Amino acid sequence: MGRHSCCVKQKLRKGLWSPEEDEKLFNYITTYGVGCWSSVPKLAGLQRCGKSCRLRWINYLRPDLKRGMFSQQEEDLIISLHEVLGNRWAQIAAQLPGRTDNEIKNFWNSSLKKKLLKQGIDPTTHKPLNIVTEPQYHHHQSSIMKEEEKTVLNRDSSETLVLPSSIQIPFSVSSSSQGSSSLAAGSDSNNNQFDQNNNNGYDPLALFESSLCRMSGLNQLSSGFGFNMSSIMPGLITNSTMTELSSENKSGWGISSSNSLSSYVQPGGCQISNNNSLMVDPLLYQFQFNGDVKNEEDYYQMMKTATVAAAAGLSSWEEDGGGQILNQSSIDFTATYPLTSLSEDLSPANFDAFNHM
DNA sequence: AAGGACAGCAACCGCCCAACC
DNA sequence: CGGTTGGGCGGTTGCTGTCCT
Repeated sequence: MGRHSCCVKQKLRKGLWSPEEDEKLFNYITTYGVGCWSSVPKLAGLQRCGKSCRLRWINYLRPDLKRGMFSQQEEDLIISLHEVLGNRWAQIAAQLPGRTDNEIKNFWNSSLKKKLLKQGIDPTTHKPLNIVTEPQYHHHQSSIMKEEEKTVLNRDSSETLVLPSSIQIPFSVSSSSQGSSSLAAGSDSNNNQFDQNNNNGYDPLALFESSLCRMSGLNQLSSGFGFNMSSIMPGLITNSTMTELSSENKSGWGISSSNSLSSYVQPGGCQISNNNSLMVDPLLYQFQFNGDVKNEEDYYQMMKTATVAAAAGLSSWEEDGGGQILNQSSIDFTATYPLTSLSEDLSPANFDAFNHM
């Protein structure tokens, strides 16, 4: 196992950085920008390896870093994201502006983990700690399901998918997600405006993408919190190319698409664009499924409904309650959300609470 | 006051992966 | 196509300050 060449050079300094070293690195990077880290020590006059410089810059010297305690909202978001992403600290950090992966990792290990344990929650699984030998029952709307009753669905693609026997969708968002990813103009049931030019909006796609990721049990996330439909329904989605047009155009928490959105392509090949060519988002097609999700079959049916509709390339439809997506670059959510059948967490009341954060 | 235990955090280590040659 | 290199990431270490006995 070869070590990095920069680490074997004995004369390089290690350990804590002195103020003088910080100054040298800061001055160099602010003057010349971030480039080849391996050449930074020599050019900046530092007896450090490039990796050490990079780390120092990213975790400490970067001017856009937020310092100080984590807010309650940040804390909630970290817990929420950890539940979805696990120990993918870099991905978690990407959703918290001004925070580094190292900082979040340390915060998790030193504080949040213990906090959850204290609350009787397993910090790894985010499920209650009480281990019992009897079957676990989870209340889910009107249905009660046995944890043990896991269903294996065989699909025509000959792939097997094991779904969780209950669908629980804990959800929390931070205020930083508001507006930052508003994909379209429109208003919600409370006439709260969200549009492409101001910061009052929120991105319903991000919300459902995240929720669906949780529901899938696969923790399958693609960049910008896109939901990789193809991983759930590979037999039905043929074009599973995720196109990232630019970092500015991705939809998702903390990634702005507000000003320059020209096209948005979902995993699965369906896209929303400004040129009216195709306006299908498979994630939104879940609205078409009005049944109660009581078990895996319902869940599977819902996903199938969403996917088939998306694959059909429909250009518009009406969601339950009157909201609709038209063949233009706006999404109008005037309807109440029919997804209460999925989880209390997605009830209209919680949507309102979310919107007023 | 001394020193042991503990918590918080900065930094390092080792591995992985992509780009390059 | 295999080796090398650099960047990125998660796990871990070890230093430092604080608390407790």
